[in-house]
Amino acid sequence: MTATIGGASEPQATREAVLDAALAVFTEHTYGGAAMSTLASRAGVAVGTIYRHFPSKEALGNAVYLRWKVQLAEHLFGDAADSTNAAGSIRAEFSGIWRGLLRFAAAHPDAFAFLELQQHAGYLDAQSIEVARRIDQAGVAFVVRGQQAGEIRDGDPDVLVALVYGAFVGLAATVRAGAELGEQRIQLAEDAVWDMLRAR
Amino acid sequence: MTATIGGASEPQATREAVLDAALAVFTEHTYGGAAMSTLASRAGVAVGTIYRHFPSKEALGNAVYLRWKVQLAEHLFGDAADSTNAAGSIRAEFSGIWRGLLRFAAAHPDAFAFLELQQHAGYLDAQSIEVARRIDQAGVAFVVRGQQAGEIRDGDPDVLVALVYGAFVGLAATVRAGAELGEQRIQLAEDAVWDMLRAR
Amino acid sequence: MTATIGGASEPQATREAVLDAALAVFTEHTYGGAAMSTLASRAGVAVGTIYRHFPSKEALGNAVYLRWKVQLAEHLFGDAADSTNAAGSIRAEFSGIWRGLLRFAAAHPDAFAFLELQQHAGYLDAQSIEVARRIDQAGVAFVVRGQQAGEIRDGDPDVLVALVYGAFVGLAATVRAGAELGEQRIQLAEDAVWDMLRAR
Amino acid sequence: MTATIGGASEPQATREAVLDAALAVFTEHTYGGAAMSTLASRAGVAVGTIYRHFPSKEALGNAVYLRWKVQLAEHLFGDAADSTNAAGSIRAEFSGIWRGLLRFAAAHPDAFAFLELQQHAGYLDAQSIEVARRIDQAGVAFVVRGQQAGEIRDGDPDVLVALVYGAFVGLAATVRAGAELGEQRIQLAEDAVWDMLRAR
DNA sequence: AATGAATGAGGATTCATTCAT
DNA sequence: CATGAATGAATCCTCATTCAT
Repeated sequence: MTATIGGASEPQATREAVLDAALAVFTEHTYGGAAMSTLASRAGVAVGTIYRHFPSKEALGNAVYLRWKVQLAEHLFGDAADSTNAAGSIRAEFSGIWRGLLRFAAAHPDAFAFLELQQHAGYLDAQSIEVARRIDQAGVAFVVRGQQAGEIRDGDPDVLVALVYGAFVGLAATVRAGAELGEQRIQLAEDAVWDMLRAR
Repeated sequence: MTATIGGASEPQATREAVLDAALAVFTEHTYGGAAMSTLASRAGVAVGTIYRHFPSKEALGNAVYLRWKVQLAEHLFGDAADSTNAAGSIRAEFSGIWRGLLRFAAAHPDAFAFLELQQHAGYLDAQSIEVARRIDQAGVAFVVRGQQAGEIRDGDPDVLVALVYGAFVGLAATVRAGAELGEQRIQLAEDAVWDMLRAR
Repeated sequence: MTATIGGASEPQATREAVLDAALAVFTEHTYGGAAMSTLASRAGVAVGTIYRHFPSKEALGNAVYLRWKVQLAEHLFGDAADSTNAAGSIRAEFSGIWRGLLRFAAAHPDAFAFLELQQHAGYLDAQSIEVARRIDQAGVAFVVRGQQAGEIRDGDPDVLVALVYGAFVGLAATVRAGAELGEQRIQLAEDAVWDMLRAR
Repeated sequence: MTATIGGASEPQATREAVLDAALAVFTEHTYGGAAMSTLASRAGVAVGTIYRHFPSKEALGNAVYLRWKVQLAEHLFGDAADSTNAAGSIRAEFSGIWRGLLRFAAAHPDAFAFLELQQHAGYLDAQSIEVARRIDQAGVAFVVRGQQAGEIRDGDPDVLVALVYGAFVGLAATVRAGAELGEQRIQLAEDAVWDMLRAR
């Protein structure tokens, strides 16, 4: 059931299996609607096994949230920022971030849906909330930089970040609902959102 | 408990009380997290009474969803469209829609939050989904009209509608999270979103 | 299932049935060893029904404890004290108390076993502990009165009460274990315990 | 983890550690309320290790019970009987037994509390019950001897033993509940209990 | 012998729904 | 029409026991 390498049991393999199953089941059924037993059988382990790795359903929910929120952050502001920043222009940086979002949402549609399309309010702990806030701040920092460079329109950066990120979530929701997203639509969305952001 | 007029009990008063309580409790606790008993005591009726008016929790959830989704539609495309359409310009019409959203979200924050909480998937019935689709189509129709008039950028109208509505939801979320929205920020958001939409 | 009188359902009947079943099952299996489901089927109700009357197993445990501890107190210091007190002598009063214990333990062997032969420490709340303490104090008060009258030996009344009550519990345990208690043995025990108590 | 002597691991050391931990944890949490894992970590061994030494929790419970019940018996009727019996008088023998009880309860308060916690019924096996019975019989034998010597009151010895042992348990309970037991109170108790026992 | 991850039956509790009054 | 006590399946979590290493 758990992966083994060279005959020795991989210690974290079960934990990973549970985290993966949790993402899938939470996304499909909602955190609140997912039964631990469903989750266990999806992970191929017994219920009790989950509780060896996570003290409670809430802790598991936070672990899943954190794991993917951190990955999303790395996708957006990690290498994307590095390589593109070098290029210099705010527009290019925006493109890096936007495409990073897109890549992340395409590569991990369940994870993105779980992160953005659910009401986590009920069970997220301080650490999870803190990480979410930090990602938001990175977005705000980018907007401020763009404003100082005269390339992003003036006005409350929080509002602009909310509009941009909201637009992306809206787009992702249509994809999840079945829409196909070819290169043309991708370009359309990026251009449109950039026009929402850029200084006239 | 239920309102009476002239001494005779208003038959629909109980139904209204239940719908109001349901909106409040669903928004506060999530549809799945709301117990019928909580809802009943909030409405000031007995649990059994709810079942005289709605055959099931699911039916009640759909009734609440429908009631407000329809109101939202009327806000957006009812009188707003009438009066503003007359004025003619697409930009003015957009402003009417956007301000309509804003007014609705300000007047009924619980209702808007409830409508956008993305965990309806589980229980919405065909009729509810149909109404939601129809609102979306009205948005698409507006975009198409704008494109034909050369005032809205070309490209898949579904994508544009998703971006605009998503942006609004993102904005509303910050308000719900505690942000103040003065006239300046409102104008900023409207201008920005219009720039996302309009033909260059 | 629940008793009815004249066609109207007795409101407290279910509660009583649950309390009775709880006493029986707790005594037989220990508070900790008793499953709520066992208890429910013994009471002839569904599990959920128990929770309409008691918020938790702990609350139910305390309710049973209190109900019988109070009855025991009334048995010991209520009418027994009244009628016997009149007779005046400390010895007669002791007899009243001792016979009260005996009568209670004979009439409600389960209740006595539950009260005295189990470790309640884990779940008793403040009120329950207070009632237990008050009964003990009544015992102490009796001993002090006897000492002032010169009929009970001097020394810490708490120690004497502990010895007497402990002796009774020991006796009750043998009965519970199967011993028969004829009038002869009853008299023997009373005389012996009085000799433990009385001033030489 | 387990004690070693001269570099070789003492085979019984683990077993002893488990028995000690079991006494402590059973007394603190109740047999039923004690988890094997709690017990294991208190003993400083792995759960699986306990099962190398005891086939089941029940077996462990019986082992603890037996170990201490036997020690108690030795305390009461071993050397106490030897040395004191020689002295001859029943009163002196009683004093030996009573002081033996006192010494045992003072030296091993956990063990005494564990032995008297009346929820053993569920898991004690035939051997444990037999040992308990044999101690009781030793008490009965003492009483019979005293009756034959005319120094202990007539009547069913079982009743007298139950009263005496019960009185002691009651006394020990107050100590466990926090009462201090100076020499004065000790003497008071011994005198009182002997007066309960002795022929008038 | 020792380890501790895994197991899964069992326990306390919740809650949508029914129905006798 | 309204009531709310009763129901019992379903939920989260615990824990004695096993077994591969």
